[in-house]
Amino acid sequence: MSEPDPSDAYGETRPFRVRSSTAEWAAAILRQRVTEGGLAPGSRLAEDELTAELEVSRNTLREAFSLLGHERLLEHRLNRGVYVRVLSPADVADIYRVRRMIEGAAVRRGERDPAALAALREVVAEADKAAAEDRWPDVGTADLRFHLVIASLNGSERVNTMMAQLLAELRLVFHTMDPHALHAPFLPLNRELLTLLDAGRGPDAEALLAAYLDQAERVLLATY
Amino acid sequence: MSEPDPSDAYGETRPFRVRSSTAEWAAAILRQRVTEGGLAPGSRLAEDELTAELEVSRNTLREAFSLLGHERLLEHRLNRGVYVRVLSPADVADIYRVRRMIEGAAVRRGERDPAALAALREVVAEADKAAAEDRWPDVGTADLRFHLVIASLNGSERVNTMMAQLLAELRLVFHTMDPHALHAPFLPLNRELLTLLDAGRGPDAEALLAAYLDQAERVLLATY
DNA sequence: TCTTATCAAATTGTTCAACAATCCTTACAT
DNA sequence: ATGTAAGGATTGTTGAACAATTTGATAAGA
Repeated sequence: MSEPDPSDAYGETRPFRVRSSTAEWAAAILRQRVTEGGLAPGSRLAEDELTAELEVSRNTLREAFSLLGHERLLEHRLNRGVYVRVLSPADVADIYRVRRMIEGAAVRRGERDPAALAALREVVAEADKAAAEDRWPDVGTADLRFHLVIASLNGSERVNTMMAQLLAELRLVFHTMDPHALHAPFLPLNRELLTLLDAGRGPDAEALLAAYLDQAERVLLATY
Repeated sequence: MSEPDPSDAYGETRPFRVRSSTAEWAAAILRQRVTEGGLAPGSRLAEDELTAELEVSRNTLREAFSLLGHERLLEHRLNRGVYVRVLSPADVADIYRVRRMIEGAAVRRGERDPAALAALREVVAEADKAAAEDRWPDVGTADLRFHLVIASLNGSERVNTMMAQLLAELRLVFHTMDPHALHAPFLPLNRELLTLLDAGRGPDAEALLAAYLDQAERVLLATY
């Protein structure tokens, strides 16, 4: 009678009484699988399998699907099921278009927010340390956090949300590539960008960032 | 989930065979009521009433709630129900911050997209006509469409979606005000902006737009 | 009178099982 | 090879049931 609890396999036990809903708990597990590559883009998420595995009702699972669908990680096709989103080259180009807009606007003014600059320094140090220890996936997440902080310079809650969503989408592409080749070239650029921001040289930072994002976009599109 | 709604279902009668899901159909009806003022900000949407009125199940209605919640039109309070969103002054300020970023970036380059310019001319004409006939609510929708087209100059599908969502949020505030006082001052500014865009004078257009949005924000915040 | 405690009613949160609608595969016919 | 017609599998929707929480009313006590 000792049936293994599927949730234990992921180190996530389901509390008896949770403040957050069961749907969010299920969504968190699926989100992790998607963003960490356990579920490849394009694969289908069958309701039967997942209700059995996660031990939640179909309704709850479908609510979790809905949550992840709004984060653009899953794609819902009417009467055909739910699939892990597949980013097209056009999607990648669009995402980088938005990034140029958001991060460019954030950087242009050259405003020196002490808290943000401190956060940037911390993230850069974290990335350097991870790189020195060959933990390239960690370098990748540090890189994403760097740009999230950049975006936050806009001082807008909504922009922060948009940016987080964009970066989550990008993860769909990232984990199909070699994290070293993907992130190594950008470590020095992050440092340089930080010094420009520190000096309040907004326009220079914007120009560097634009070149930065163009290059990153080219690297990603080269894999298609 | 995130499926484009053909929004064919505005007659409030459910077609025998629906192409979109029932939840999206219900969401479309509620969305219209909220954005057109039939449901005032702060009012509660009781499940019992709406399941009876729309003749959908509770589960389906709650999925519609979820959709509109993600669009920030409805607000969900745990165990207390769903309410039409009430925008705080901070929300309004945040929305205008994002608008300055999106519309500013769209206009700065001074790129002359013939299709977009034609669309802008058409919308301006529509607004003028509606104003001449004292149909001020129609002037309001034309004004919103004007700025939606402006945003589309960025050439990004995601930006278009963001902008549409921002303007839907703004409607929550708009329809609590006198549409004449709200939109009349901005008719000539729209025309002027159009001529600047026509001449490819990007920076001038950006400056005008920034002043424009600052003024609009002040007008809105003055009502709080 | 005011505060606090308790209870009952109403509403939301969650799950389940059944049925309807749709898609997809297979088999068959042309 | 192409098109068509079952049927089996999967998703869409519903109604009901029960749990948990809020709300409002009532009663008890200071």
